Amino acid sequence: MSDIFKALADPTRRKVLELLRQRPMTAGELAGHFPVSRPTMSAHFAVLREADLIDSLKIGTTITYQLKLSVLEDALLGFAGLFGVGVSERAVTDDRATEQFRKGAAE
Amino acid sequence: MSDIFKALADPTRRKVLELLRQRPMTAGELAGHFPVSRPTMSAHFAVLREADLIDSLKIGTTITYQLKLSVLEDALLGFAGLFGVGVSERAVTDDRATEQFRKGAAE
DNA sequence: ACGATATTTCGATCATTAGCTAAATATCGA
DNA sequence: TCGATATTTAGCTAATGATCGAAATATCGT
Repeated sequence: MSDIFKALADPTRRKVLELLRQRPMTAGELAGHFPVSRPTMSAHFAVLREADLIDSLKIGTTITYQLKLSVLEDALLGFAGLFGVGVSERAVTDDRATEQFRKGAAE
Repeated sequence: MSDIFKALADPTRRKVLELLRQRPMTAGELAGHFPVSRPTMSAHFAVLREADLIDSLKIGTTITYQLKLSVLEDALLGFAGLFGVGVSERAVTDDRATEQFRKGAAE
């Protein structure tokens, strides 16, 4: 739980998650959105992975990251629930990129 | 936004908020629940106040803290909303302690 | 086998944070 | 006014975190 909130405490990491909400993206693609070095972005990815908020899939030299939405949902749901704030999941259907991501992971 | 998630990243502070969900409590009463020094707890209160998650009311030598539930709600709602996770507030009615807190604050 | 590309790991620096003890502040009751 | 009580502020240390440049690793294409 602390791991997740710590991950969310950094604006760069929150923005990464928002970008990944749209579709899986490679490390380089994500890094292009921020004014920090690649090693710094790599460290942010590591924190997100450690919190189990993203999955990674390596194909060739590139690494594609995907948001683990259910983990984020469960954390927010669980915590909000402690305070009597009702949280209802909304069905989130896979998009094409997600399909391809899973296909890639199965290879 | 970062302030709130940073505040939530510490387990002691999350527990303080959970305790305050029940009713307002004094600094000493809250501190009694944790195995750390008073000054350390005072620092935690300062972080929560800075994040606007609690209100403080001083009466005599004691300081009573109260959860600002709406601020916590808005943060969770707002953030979850970015990810298509529906969050619905549940009516939270004031309890007697909260009433008294507000009465005190008006003096 | 080599050079180019994508990403991470290493090693260092600087800022922030959690924790402590001791001291300061403020208020109350005698 | 004095002593006790509640809480914070001050000053310190140790641990953590964000950041960087340089180097390492892995893979691809030629």
